[in-house]
This record gives sequence, C-alpha cells and structure tokens, in this order.
Amino acid sequence: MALRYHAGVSSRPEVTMAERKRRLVSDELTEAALQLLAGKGFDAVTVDEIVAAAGVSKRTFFRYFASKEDVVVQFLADLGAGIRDELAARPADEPPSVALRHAVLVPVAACGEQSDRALAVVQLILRTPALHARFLERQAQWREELTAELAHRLGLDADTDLYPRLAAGMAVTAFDAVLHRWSDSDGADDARALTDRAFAVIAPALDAV
Amino acid sequence: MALRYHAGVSSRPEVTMAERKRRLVSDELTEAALQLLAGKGFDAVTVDEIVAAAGVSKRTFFRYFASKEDVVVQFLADLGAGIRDELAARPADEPPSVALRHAVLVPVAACGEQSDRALAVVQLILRTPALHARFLERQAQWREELTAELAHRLGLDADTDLYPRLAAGMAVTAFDAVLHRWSDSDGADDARALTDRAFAVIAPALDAV
DNA sequence: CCTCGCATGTCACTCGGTGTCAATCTGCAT
DNA sequence: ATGCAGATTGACACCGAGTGACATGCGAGG
Repeated sequence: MALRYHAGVSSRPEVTMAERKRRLVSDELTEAALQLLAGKGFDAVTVDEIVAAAGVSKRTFFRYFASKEDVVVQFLADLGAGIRDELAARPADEPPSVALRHAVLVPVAACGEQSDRALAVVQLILRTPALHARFLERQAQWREELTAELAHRLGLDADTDLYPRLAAGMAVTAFDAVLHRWSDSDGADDARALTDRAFAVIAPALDAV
Repeated sequence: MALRYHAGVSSRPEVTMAERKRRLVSDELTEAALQLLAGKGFDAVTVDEIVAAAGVSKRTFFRYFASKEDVVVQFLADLGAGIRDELAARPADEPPSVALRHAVLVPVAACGEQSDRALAVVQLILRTPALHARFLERQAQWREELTAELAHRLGLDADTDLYPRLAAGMAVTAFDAVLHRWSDSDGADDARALTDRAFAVIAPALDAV
C-alpha cells in the first residue's frame, strides 16, 4: 500500500492494536482492489471478487468504503484538506494567484512523489466514467472549501460576492487541466511546471481588483 | 411537460405516429418522475413508483432513460450542444470573453424563460448528491466540447496549449456559479445579470494575450 | 388480409449497498 | 488469570437499480 500519508516512522507510534488492525484490513482491501481494477477494468470486477482476494466479507468492505468507487478515489480526500490548509497557511498579504498556486501544488507534489502508483490511479479514474463522476464530486467539494477559505481570507461574503467562488473554481479547473495533461503524457510532463503555466493563464483574473 | 424544446407548433408536423407516441411516453415519464421526485426527494422515490404513476413497465423506463438520474438531468443535455453551437456561431474576431459569455447566456436564458419549473429542477439537482454528480459529469462534457471548439476557433492545439481547456473550464465555472447563486436566491436574482458579473471577473484571464 | 418491424411487457437475473444479529476480539479492571 | 464493555466482523436476508431474453401486440405497407 503506497498511497497513504503515514504521519511518522513506525518506531513507537501511539496507535492502539485495534487501530493497526483496522489499517491493515483497509490496506489489504485497497491493495486487492487496485490490483484487480487496474488489471480488468472497473466494471469487470465485482465487490465479491475484491473481498475474496482480500479475505474479508462483503459487509466489511462497505464498513471501510462507502462505495466501490471510494476504494479508488478515497485517497484523494486528504488532498482536499491539504489544499485548504495550505491556502489558510499562506501569508495574508499574498495575492490570491500565488496563494492558490501554492495550495494546488500540494496535491500535485504528492502525485509527483509516488508517480508510479499515482499515475495508474489517476488514469484509471479519468477513463472510467463512474470513477470520474466521483472525482468530480470531490472537486466540487474542494471548490466549496476553497471558496469559504478565500472569502474568509479576503474578508468577503461568499453569498454576496461572486469572486470567491469563481476564484476557487478557476483554481480547481487549473488543477484538473494539469492532471489531465499529466495523465495524457503518461507522466512525462512535469506536473509542477504545468501548474505554473496554468496559473500564469488564470492569474490575471485572480489578481484583478 | 414544460422543459422540452419543441421545434414548432403542432399544426402538421412530419412526424410519424410512432414518433408522437414515443414522445408521449417520454413526457408522461418525466412528468411523473419530476412530480414525485420534487415532492418526496430523490432517494425516497423508487423507479417502480415512477413507472406505476406513468402507467408503463420498469423495462420501458430504462429504454428511455439510462438511469434514474437521467430523468432529471437529461434536459440539460441539449443545453450543452446549445452552448457549443452558439460559440461556433459567434464572429471569429470576437474576443473569447465575449463569445463565451454569449454562449453561456444560451442556457441561462433558457432557464430564465420557464423559471418556475427550471428553478425546481435546478434546486433538486444541486441539493441531491446523486443528481449533482450526474450534473457535474455533464459539465465536464460541455467543457470538453468547448475546449475543442475554442481550440479550433483560435487555431490552437488543445493537446499542447493549456489555454483552451482553461478558458472552457472558466466559462463552465462561471455558469456553475451563476446557477448556484440563482438557486440560492430562489430565482430572485437575475441570471443574465449574474452571468455578466461573473464574466467581468474572469474576462481578464480569458482575453490576456 | 397478411406480415414485417418496432415498441412494450414479463420474468429472471446480476450486482451494489444496507439492516440485523450473533460471534469474536481488544482493552481494561479486578 | 478472569470477567466485563465496547468495538469489529461474518453470515444472511433483503432492497433497489439496471440488464438480457423472449413473447406479445400494434401500426404500416404489400
């Protein structure tokens, strides 16, 4: 299991026995799922096959993941929080285009580090309609979070001013475009450089008074 | 059945008997579905209830609509084609911000005309996760179409230059923001005015050299 | 009148997802 | 070690969306 953000090293964590067991099951499930789904395609694999490979019951699967799609998309959830937190952490006097660019660079960098597995997952998501739909839902959620954070940051009312929502939407659009390009190039393009180019395009709108 | 774009009046069309019958069934289905879904909520209504109300079999329902969500979202499909066609019809020397704004105004105006029914449908979509997901899929599709049309219009390669995809994404983002605002205001805000304001924000990025 | 084709209904089936309950395991106190 | 409380799991029944196969009915044209 590669795509997980372990906080520290394994030396002596404060995790209980049950906690580790839970993660073990979760990891075996995602491992088995990714293996099968990437190999046979999303629709050709049933949940029963996945749980058989992982050695747990179907009921347990749905205790860990809300849906079959979630096994693949779930690791993206953390990224959303990462974007928002990074945006909140940027200096208040930084122009929106710069702050948002750094925020988006968080998930981009995360993809770049484990490019092997990340690329496979991203490509699977982008070319499977059911997964893509879930991914778009996540994006919409990120947009909401960024909208709220931007409004707070700029002292605007997100229900009055269109700017926060539009700026958040543009940032997410940029991220989406970068991901598509990165996926289409099979990881050959540098995701960070793509991000910079994308933000160079949208910056004039982000920083307009 | 209100939300349909009948080409002309009923005087003496060149449609066969079977054709009219098909549309009749389709209309009764959507009518029954919208009635029930708007009243009881999306998840609380089963397809069996809908078909019972419409007086057809479940199998027939799925011959007309690919999914339960499609009954609600389907009428949005035409809008996508409308946006693209309008963009293609705009004068070639028009700056992207103006051409895209007019393109987006097509569905906006369509909503404004039959605001009663349209508002109910939009609100149902935006606050029902399953429907919202389908709606986002549609938006992604529109974005693809606008990307291709923009690239063609500007003589750019959509696989090389990031601009077409970003511009299309910004336009769709603007539309989405307008729709949300319009929905939140229960139709009180003027959708056309909102569209103009939204494009005023993103225009600096759209028209940057 | 007959038949060809199309839309529909019926039925059985798959699969994703959930509620329920009993069995099991972890942690903790005695 | 023992026993208890809470959480986790498996097994099973169940619901609803969606599909495949086949038979039937109805309209159009010879």
